[in-house]
Amino acid sequence: MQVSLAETIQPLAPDSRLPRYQQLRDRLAALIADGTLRPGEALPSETAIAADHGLAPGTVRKAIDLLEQAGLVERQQGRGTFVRRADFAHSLFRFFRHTGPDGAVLKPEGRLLSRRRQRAGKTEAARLAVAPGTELLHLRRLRLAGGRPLLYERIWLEAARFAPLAELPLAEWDDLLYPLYERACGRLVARARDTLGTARADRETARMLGVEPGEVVIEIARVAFGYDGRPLEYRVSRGPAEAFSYSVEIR
Amino acid sequence: MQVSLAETIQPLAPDSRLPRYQQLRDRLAALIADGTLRPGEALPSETAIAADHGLAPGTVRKAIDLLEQAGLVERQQGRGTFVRRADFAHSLFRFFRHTGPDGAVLKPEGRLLSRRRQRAGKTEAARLAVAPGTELLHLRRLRLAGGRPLLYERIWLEAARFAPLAELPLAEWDDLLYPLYERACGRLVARARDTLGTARADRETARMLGVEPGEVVIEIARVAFGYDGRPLEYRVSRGPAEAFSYSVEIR
DNA sequence: AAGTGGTCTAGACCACCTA
DNA sequence: AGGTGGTCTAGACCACTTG
Repeated sequence: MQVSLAETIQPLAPDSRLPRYQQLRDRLAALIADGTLRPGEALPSETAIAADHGLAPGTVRKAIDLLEQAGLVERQQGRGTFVRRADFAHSLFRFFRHTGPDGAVLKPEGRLLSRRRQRAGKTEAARLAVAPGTELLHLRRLRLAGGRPLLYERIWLEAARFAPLAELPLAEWDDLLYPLYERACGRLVARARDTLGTARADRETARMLGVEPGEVVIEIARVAFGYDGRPLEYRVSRGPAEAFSYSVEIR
Repeated sequence: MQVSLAETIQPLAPDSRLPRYQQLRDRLAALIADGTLRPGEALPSETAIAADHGLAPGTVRKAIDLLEQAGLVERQQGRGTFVRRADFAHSLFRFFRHTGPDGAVLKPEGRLLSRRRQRAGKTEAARLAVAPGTELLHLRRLRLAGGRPLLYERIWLEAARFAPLAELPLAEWDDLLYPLYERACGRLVARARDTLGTARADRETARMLGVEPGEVVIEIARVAFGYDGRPLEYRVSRGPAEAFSYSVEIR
């Protein structure tokens, strides 16, 4: 009795010390994280959620406000609230100038250079939060804009979670990897953290990017995370210094 | 009659088509912009604002939510809501590693190298939104962390708005400029936009930063804006490429 | 026409800070 | 003790999208 009553009155309770709108936010975020609510899918209406949980509409509204601010959902007036699909299409290119002389945005391309299995070293293991020695899939890739090489990328994935990629025919590789991760492996990227720095071009990087060996290049180390918050991909991208350009707003 | 009635019922009305909470936000933002409410000062309480404007407390609350999200005010439970003072103390250093071998944050220093009057060229005029030829104050400055040069800066200010700086004894120049702008000239910086890129070190830059001439350095072009949205300062800072490090969260 | 999110009201009570 | 912001309720009406 006690249990069902508690569920009727307050079916949230991951941490009852928190305000109810935060409990509801966490509950909805968990549904998104575990795939119960998939990207593009609609949440129940605010009134429906309110009725289900015995909350006032205003409380539900505030919970969804937070999800929207966190970038997990998107409201559309008159239609509903939808789980947001992260769009990383040009996320690395945004660090570099990639417009032609006429100002038009150049079409980005992605070419897979190599694919092989590899055991995780210390760095990759730390970034992917796996044990050193774990079997990984290692990709090398060149990204171009308007035919000019803009990024030389090395990518590490946990082999067990991306098994289909090891066999995928080269013809089926796309210009963009994240849609491929979803299509072939059901792995969704929710967010990523990019760390910018510089490096000296080794012989291979220099050849790929068309710069002098030893020259300074921009290096972007990225860890991409799934909706469950676990690292999915570790990627190190390098691009020519003179194409680098990035703006930040400071408050 | 019509006018006073309208003022009683709806004393906001910068644009009556907008929701009331947005009108109220704009009204409060204007009070901050024109200095009626100074940084550190408290806003009237939410209930007082509601009573003054004939609004429900919830509507006032939403307006202040927006101001808080925009970074203009800061709420403190039990105390009140205060106009936020932007803190740029380490804002440029955050693009560079500046911790010692033990991980301790190194004390930043600022040294004024030169100060002179100059007429605005095309670039400075565009960035500061003044006419070319306008008289400017030009500063050159070196910033150090733990005694190592980290940034060589060139700064342009509209002379008419920063007159006291032209005469200020060198002994009174601080490590940080923005507090000085406020103290000496009453000019407050509200936000800034930094654009990162690279450049080749000319002889002077190379000597200042201790790198080879022709070497790639990181260049940060900043325009700082006042609370009224007008540009206050244009600044170009250069730092050694190998100390560059910056993280961004992507969604 | 029906359903959705968007705006707005008018309260109640709580948690926190200051004095 | 009194005032502040923080949470929550229970509605009303509007604007927009879709069938």
